[in-house]
Amino acid sequence: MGIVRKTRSVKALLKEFEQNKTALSTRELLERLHLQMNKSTVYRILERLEDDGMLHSFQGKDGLTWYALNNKNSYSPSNHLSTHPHFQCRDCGKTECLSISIPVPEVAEHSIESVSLLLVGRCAECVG
Amino acid sequence: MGIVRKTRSVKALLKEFEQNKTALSTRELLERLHLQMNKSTVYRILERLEDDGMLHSFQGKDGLTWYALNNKNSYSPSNHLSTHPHFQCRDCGKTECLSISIPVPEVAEHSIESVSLLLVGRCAECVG
DNA sequence: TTTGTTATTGCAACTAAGTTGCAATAAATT
DNA sequence: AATTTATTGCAACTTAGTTGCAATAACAAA
Repeated sequence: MGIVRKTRSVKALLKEFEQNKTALSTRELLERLHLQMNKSTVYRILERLEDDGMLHSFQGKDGLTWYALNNKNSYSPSNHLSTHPHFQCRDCGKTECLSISIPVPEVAEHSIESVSLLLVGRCAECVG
Repeated sequence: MGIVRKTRSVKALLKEFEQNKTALSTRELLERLHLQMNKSTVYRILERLEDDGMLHSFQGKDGLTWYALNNKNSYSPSNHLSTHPHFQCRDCGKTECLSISIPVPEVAEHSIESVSLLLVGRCAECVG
């Protein structure tokens, strides 16, 4: 059912995303917020914000879960076929959403419902 | 440096892959092999077989790590740009390597070194 | 502005994946 | 058969994420 109440914790968590504009890992979020709220709270809010269509999540290269804001136009709960790819830097770990769209391959005998594409490489800063 | 010795455990683990021909999750492997070897051994052998170019790994939809045999021709250690996509059934969880090749998108200011693409949907059996 | 309802939170205990140090074991080479 | 050293078992650990429950705090209604 998603977010119902705008609690202090919900606001603090959303503020992190608005200030950063990139994807944030649960690890990063827990480090930043552990003084302000309990870790179960962080996980539970992330889950609700995702149900609500405010955030989307994906798995990074080392199995950590990352979250990022959905852009307003694609803001349709439940039916969101979050097809956009993500990039993660192999050196600094920075992770971002890419605004390019990728063609979803057809596979015989399979119905494809979602696609997750992670590009790993080096970001502008780490290429140097 | 990869596998050096063909131990009983290495053989048992490779046999699992040869009998199955699909990808196997670490969870599945541990369940099947825990009577024959210790879990650290499973993890360590998987790591060595991957270094050696015999297996490749990828993250499934729920963050579990999956392994699959490399096909012999693409069997080049270290430089293997494992570009092929994987499919995981949302219902039964079965996971497989797809032999289709996907175009690697260019991203300005980023050097892309590897791509992981996971398609989630329903396999032939679960579509029914 | 107080009161009542119930969503949300904190807490502590738990699960599960994966890692590590070290002593014991077993491939492979002589 | 003896030697070397990669590999294994074990136990203890780390870390991500979950859960049940009692306490708390949004928020709507009075």
